Amino acid sequence: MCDYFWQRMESGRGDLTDVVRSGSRRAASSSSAAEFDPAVPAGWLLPPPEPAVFPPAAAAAAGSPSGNLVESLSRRLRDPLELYDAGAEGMLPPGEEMVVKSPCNDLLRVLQISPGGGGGKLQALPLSPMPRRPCPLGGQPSSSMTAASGSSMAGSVDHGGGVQQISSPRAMGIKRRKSQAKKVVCIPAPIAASSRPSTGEVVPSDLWAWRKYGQKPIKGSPYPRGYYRCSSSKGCSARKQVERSRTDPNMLVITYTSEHNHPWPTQRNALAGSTRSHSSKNAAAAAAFTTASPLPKEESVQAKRNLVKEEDDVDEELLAASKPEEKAAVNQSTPAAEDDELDRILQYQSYYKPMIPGQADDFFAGLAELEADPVSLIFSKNKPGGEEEEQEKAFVDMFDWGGGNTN
DNA sequence: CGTTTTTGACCCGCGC
DNA sequence: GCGCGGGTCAAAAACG
Repeated sequence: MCDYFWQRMESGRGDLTDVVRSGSRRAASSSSAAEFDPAVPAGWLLPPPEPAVFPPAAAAAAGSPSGNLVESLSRRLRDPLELYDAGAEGMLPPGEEMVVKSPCNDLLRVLQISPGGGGGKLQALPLSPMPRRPCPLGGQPSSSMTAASGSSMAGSVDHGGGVQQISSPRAMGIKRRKSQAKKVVCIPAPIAASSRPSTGEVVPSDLWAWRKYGQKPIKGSPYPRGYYRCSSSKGCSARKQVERSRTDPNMLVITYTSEHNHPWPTQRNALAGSTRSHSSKNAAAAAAFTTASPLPKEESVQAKRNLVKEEDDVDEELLAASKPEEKAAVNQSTPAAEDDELDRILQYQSYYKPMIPGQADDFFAGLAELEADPVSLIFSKNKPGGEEEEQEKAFVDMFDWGGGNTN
């Protein structure tokens, strides 16, 4: 199952927002099933439920010498963030990376920072970054330096998470560059199926809405760097840069600067109106793995949110129907196992609690639901014997989910 | 038509 | 002071 997930990640077909969207829409729409393609299952990011251990297959596939480390730690740790406590610092070669799973089965990339030198510290970064409070384990988990980010980024570690307001980009200009807090995240690079590979990366979504405003070739790197700004709010100064790692072309290096000054977009907001991402000229992979979608002007955003809120009320009913106790009965799992699952989720939330209270509720709800019942999120609620049910069954059979997760 | 993407030009910090 | 390199702007193109 993990193997499949990694294939998905590396083939550029996985997107958390797709998953969440599937969950949100499953009552109202059967379109996801109608568009079902066995080769490209509708949005799937997280692996199906299984013990939160490191995926040795992923480490082995990467040819990483950290495989043994991954294996040994996986026997001891439930949480990669415990690497700190476990004294794992320095266990990875400089610049080496490995991928582990969080208590919530989310995937994290653990980095040995301080490229080319010893004395680095391990950092655990979520593959899908989200706003969070400072990590209780000393420093912010998303703040790091990667070997992949190259010389231009050397020394640009986070300066303590200070958020600087950028009133006028032109006025403030590059003054802010040196002191700008940056957060660097590495994720597996989707395979761009575009017929114009030189025009940039296919960027996985991180639930925020980004608009590309520039692209530049970077000295010393064969890959261009894309510049994105938050499109959810006019006044939002959040930026991100996306470039392919020059040391490992299979990895994307995403650098976040500044912070969002507005609530997290709702699930549907983050996906609403995705226009170009569904371009018929660009590949389906790009559609499934592009940046989070565009939001229109601020005024219409608010109007759209009001509309979305009504739909979310319906979603919450559906979500309530998948609460652990009810799901336990459906899935024949024990209450103890469900408690353990909730513990893991709570632990996860304690690390990644968003800065704006409540704004990630939808996300965590979707994440919990996804973990508990991943397959059902991909398909709409099916009528017995219908075409959708057949597709769901085929999907389950194809990837050997282990059964019991399909309602 | 509204929005995003593309892309050349421009601006500015920094090193020499 | 100059040139390089990175970041941003903005007009045009693309797209649904």
